[in-house]
Amino acid sequence: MSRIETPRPIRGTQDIFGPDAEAFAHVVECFERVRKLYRFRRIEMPVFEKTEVFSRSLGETTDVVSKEMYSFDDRGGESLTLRPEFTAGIARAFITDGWQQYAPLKVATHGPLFRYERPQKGRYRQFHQIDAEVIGAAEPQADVELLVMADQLLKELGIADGVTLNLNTLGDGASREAWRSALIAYFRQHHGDLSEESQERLEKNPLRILDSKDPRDRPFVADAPQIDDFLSEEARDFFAQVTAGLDAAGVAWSRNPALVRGLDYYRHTAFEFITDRLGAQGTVLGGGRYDGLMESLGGAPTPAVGWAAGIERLAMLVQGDGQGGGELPADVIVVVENDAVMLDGVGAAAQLRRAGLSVDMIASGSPRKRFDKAVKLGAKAILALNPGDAGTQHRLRAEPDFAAVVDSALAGYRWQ
RNA sequence: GCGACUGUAGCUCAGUUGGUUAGAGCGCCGGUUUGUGGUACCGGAGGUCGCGGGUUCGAACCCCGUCAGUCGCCCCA
Repeated sequence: MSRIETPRPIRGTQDIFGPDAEAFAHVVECFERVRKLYRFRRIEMPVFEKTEVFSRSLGETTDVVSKEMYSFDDRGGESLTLRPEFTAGIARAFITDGWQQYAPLKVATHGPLFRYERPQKGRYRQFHQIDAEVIGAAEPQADVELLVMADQLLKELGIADGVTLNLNTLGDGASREAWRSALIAYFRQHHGDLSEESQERLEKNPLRILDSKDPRDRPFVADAPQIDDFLSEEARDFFAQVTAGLDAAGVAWSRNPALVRGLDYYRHTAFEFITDRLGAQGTVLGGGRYDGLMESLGGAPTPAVGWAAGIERLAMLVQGDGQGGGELPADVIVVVENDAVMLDGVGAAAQLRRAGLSVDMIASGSPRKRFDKAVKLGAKAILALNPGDAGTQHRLRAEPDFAAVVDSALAGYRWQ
């Protein structure tokens, strides 16, 4: 007999079950509710796109495109990629589907994303995000609205404690480029004293030195040129309006001049809500303004801003707080203590459910142990069924108030 | 791609310096007890000790390799 080897799950995928699954659903439900309060319109997007959608938008420069996307050729020989983010696909749809007519357009979505990375805490190859974007709005009020929405979401999820909104500006294109050049010149002077990783970054992605975790880099980061010294008048004013809007809306924020984005299309506002409770993967929600993206996809210049947040990470925090997301006990558990009254179990459960009560039925295993099983499940009410001389006997155990609810739900049921 | 740690029953884990037939709790199945009842007891099923090689009279245990998981680094759209 040859043994059948059970296929293992793919690295970095997860089968979400039990309290984890409830917390996950809770996060999505909360997001759906809040996004409606801010009048963001729901969209559904394809899970895969032509590879160019992502490679063009990401610029083909970094490891990101070459090593960290799930790409494959379809039967026609065309390279396709499982979406590693929402933004590029939404930008593509904005262009190809004529959504310009709705600008400024506020949209929201959620679903799975795929990145070919080594899994670690709160980081998977298939993961899930909620996402919100405002496309075609150049005003700082769009940034503010997104941030206020994010803040409200985290508060309604009950996880805002220990979470800080880190805020920065990258300036407009010219500011950003001037700052970048100054940073390179500065770090070149200290090249030999930087960590090995940062010496690498100096060539490939100098802005990233600013958020290096290596203590050797810290003194140089502290004295590095600040974006503020390179901001144009317009960029400075834009950022001031964003912070003023946050203050007006009562959203706490913290300036973090080391918060950067590696990709060139980011302009002005960049932000991350960061928690101190998730180890190395502390960013819980992040985003920024990407005014340069639409052009890289061949569209007309279109200002846009958005954010995304990992559902798994939010769900972990929700559970850590011991609230929202637990599996709720049943309203009623119907216990068929003798198989002779099985059909009344089926019938009573159906009637109770039609009356809007959540019901589980226990009708298997040792009859004598069925009641104890029900007790252990901790329902609000237990309805035990047994055969009697005058037909099925039913006994209800519940608090008096809830017993009345169950009784009225059962009213009119014809026991066999 | 790199590093550290961990792989024993469905789950959580013991397992002595390398020594007979690998254990417990929980869960599951059956039975006895109780009988408006969350009790107690008895029994049962369930294990390629991640996999492959090596050392040894003898390996869950020591060595090498490999695979998987966890966490961290790199990267982070």
